[in-house]
Amino acid sequence: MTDDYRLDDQVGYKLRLASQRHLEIFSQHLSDITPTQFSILARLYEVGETSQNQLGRLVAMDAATTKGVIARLLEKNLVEARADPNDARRLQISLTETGRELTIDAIEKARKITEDTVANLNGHDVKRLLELLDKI
Amino acid sequence: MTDDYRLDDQVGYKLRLASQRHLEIFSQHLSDITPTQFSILARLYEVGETSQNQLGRLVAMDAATTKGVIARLLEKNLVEARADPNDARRLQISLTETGRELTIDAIEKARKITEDTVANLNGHDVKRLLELLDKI
DNA sequence: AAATAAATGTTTGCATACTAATGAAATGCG
DNA sequence: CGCATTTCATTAGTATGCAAACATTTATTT
Repeated sequence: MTDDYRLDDQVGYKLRLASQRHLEIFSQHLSDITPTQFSILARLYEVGETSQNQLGRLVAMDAATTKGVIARLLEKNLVEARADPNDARRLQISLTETGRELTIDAIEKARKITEDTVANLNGHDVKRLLELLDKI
Repeated sequence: MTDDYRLDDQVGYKLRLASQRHLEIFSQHLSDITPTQFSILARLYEVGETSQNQLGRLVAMDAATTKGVIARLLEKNLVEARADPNDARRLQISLTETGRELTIDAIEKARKITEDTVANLNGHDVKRLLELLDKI
């Protein structure tokens, strides 16, 4: 009995579509960085210098994923890394001056991104959506 | 003024977390294929033989992305491709017997996946969530 | 009808993100 | 101390996504 299964009504499928739409809006406003990279930057701006792993944890990213994202941010000269003198395993990550400026600017643009993404929803709906996503 | 920006409250960020959670659940139940691959299979099962591009459109996927997904399904021998006799550009895609069997099985497992994903939500909430995601 | 333009289908190459497995350094406990 | 465990980072391999290129078909113009 597979007749009653409707792909279009599945949470996973709709999540993908919504993410896709969000990504499109994001890149319209911020073409230099990706949402993933932005979340690292925003968090780093918020908490200051942190170890790579710790930073990843703060944005719910796997250590390996974090490594890759940081590598790209290093290439763009938005963050810098230095060895932790107290713990040879750790790599301390911080924003460069360029990175700090870009992040401040990006945060303002990110407000518009969120706004555009939920343009079809009223204030109450947005709140509700966030709550529901949280429960997943 | 960037003090009042909270990454954790942004739709995009929460969408990523929810997708992440869903992906985890998905791979627990269906480790052989990815959600993307599943959506292609499910749609193909639903509509029967179709051209590669058309199929991609039916699951809201870029033509290039579709190509990649189909390539992996071909390798796994779940779908097969043949040239369209009426249009030399087109590649007709259909399920193999193995693919059909796997898809039927996967659809049943997908019900559980959806169920697990929204385990913390009641029926009304799920409906509401789908509606809200739709509006994005 | 031939020539040209426009649209459609597919493919290639490259960037990003994610996972599993590995290695190196620090911590805790007998 | 010495060994097991935990933590941090990295490497290698896979999947998804986009931009650009190429081929074929359809539409338009002359």
